[in-house]
Amino acid sequence: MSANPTTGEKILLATINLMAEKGYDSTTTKEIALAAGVNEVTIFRHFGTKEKLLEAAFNRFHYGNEMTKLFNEGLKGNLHEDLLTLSRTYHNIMNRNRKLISISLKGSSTLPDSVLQEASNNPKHLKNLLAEYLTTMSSQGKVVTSNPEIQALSFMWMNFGAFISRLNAKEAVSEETLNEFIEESVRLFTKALSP
Amino acid sequence: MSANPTTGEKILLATINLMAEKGYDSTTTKEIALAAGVNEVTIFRHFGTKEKLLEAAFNRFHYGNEMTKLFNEGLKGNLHEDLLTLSRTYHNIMNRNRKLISISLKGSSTLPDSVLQEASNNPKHLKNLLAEYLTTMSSQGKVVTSNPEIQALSFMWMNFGAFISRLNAKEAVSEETLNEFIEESVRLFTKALSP
DNA sequence: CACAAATGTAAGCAAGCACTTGCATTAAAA
DNA sequence: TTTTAATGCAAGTGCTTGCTTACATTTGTG
Repeated sequence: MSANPTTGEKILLATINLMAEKGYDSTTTKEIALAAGVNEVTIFRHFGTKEKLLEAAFNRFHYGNEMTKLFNEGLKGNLHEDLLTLSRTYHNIMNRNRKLISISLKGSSTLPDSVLQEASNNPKHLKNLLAEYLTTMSSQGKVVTSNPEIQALSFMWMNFGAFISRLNAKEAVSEETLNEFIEESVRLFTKALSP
Repeated sequence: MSANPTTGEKILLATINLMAEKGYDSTTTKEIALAAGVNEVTIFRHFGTKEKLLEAAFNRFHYGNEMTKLFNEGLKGNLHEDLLTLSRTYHNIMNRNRKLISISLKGSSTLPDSVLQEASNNPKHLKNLLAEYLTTMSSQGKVVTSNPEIQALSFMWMNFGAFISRLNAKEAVSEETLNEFIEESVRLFTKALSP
């Protein structure tokens, strides 16, 4: 089915770029072929159907569990520093995968299930890890003891909202604004969560 | 072009419901006609084109400047109470219009511009009003003096993220969880913003 | 060179799309 | 009752879609 990896990769990249802009349904195989500098038939010879094409693109470029690793290794027990690290890492990961996320957010009637779950699971995972972290910190007297689940949710949703806003904004929200936001919002949460 | 309002409304409602689920491109005029209990031609006799149909749906059901009114009248100068009112009203409005918002978020290659701007302008408007409010409160010594723009942005993005998460979640996030979130997050921000 | 695998080219198919046309039917207004 | 406007129905148009087939061309490998 595939021998020349370069051709396959070109197709996958073009797929991701186009679908991130226009969504799955509105992106045609003809467009993809044109963007990839490849004949349309080649796409079908490589991937069979349009659906399998998107699945291949997801499998190829999907980010692993980077956040989990971060929680296991990167945190030091200092609330302000840790929130900062979390926020920065989160936006890094999300930004690196923003096109895949954009595709799954736009959705479609015929989108593969594996792709669709992406969007909804995204914020939940981090929330659980953060809630555990806050519980631990609270038992050490480093954080107010109240509602770690909802506190984690608030922090998560704030960063998720920031990401989505940047994703859909016409005039790009500058990198600098993002950094300002991260620093100020972490400062806010640190003050709010400190005992 | 239109005489029987009931027929037109049925079409508009069916349009919104279907497009909120499947997006603009993937929703066919035949489906809309079926859902509205109307012949397909009737749609075109009423609205001309599919594009004008969606525009009409937006114009008919679009929420006015409810948030602006809220800022001019509903706030009392008590930080905690005001943030609570803001958050609650925001989620009310967003939830009431969640289908229209869903359509504009999904986007399309041929979506009317007027519709597209909806999604990106949405968070910005409230941010500006909230920033002004914080500035005023700060000059009265009721709020820390630092960066009202970014503080407002953080609050906005948090609520926006919460809304989007609920919008796309498979298992509905319960009304109760939302209320818990609103109360706890407002408490967090109140503490963080108090001098 | 010779052979095979990967790609290009051209043509087309069946289905679905938005949208149109012509005519019959209903029903409300005059 | 006559007229008029709104709708239904059936058929069809032109276009695009994902996908296929058959054959020619390139490209890398022994």
